[in-house]
Amino acid sequence: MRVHTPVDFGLMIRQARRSRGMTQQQLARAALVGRQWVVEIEAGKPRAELGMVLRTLAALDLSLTMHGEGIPELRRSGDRSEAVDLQGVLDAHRRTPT
Amino acid sequence: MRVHTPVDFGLMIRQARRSRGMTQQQLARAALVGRQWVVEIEAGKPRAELGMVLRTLAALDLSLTMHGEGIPELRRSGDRSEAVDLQGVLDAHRRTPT
DNA sequence: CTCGAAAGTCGCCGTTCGACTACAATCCCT
DNA sequence: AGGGATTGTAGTCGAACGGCGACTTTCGAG
Repeated sequence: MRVHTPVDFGLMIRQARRSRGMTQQQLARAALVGRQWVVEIEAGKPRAELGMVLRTLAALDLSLTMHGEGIPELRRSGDRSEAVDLQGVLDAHRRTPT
Repeated sequence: MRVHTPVDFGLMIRQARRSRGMTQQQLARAALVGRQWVVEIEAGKPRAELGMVLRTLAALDLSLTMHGEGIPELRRSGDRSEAVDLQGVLDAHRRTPT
């Protein structure tokens, strides 16, 4: 899911926290932040500190990926990195499952 | 590319800025931040404000994606959205190309 | 409906932010 | 080597941060 604004961060954090059955208090402890801070971040606080946000994502086991010109793509170890028409492959797979 | 820490943000911002031939001053203006702030962000400042960071990414035409349990995947319009073992499909495709 | 937990709000406090100016250090390009 | 642009640093200042304790409000299981 793409994240453009602080509100996006808030929504995803809340969603992830709930999907893990955590309370704000627990998340706060895990991320080493105050409980009120969690309240504010989930509400989309724009001036929250970057480091805390990242710690919170880590505590929730969420990860971020950056895209754009000049940003190298991720490559997994086993990846042979040929260009692949992903949509095509998926369509083909749906038509004729393995 | 995955981003875990403020330093990661700094590196990617610098890289993207240079790949676009922008000066710190220009980026600062475009992102509505101070030039010194750009210096600090590129150095990995952990307590920078979230909103400013996002504005900076936008100014550089960079985008962020969040991954993890409870976070919906991006969906293209034609996507039928069944669960698919992507790695498996790709492996299969490599073994027996369409 | 009832009661306890979770979530949201308020004010105080020391700390840090980010804009700004000014200056030093580097980097290019000729 | 010279000179302008770019980048990094230092210090000041008002504003906001985030932690904390104390409430109030909302939620959810029985």
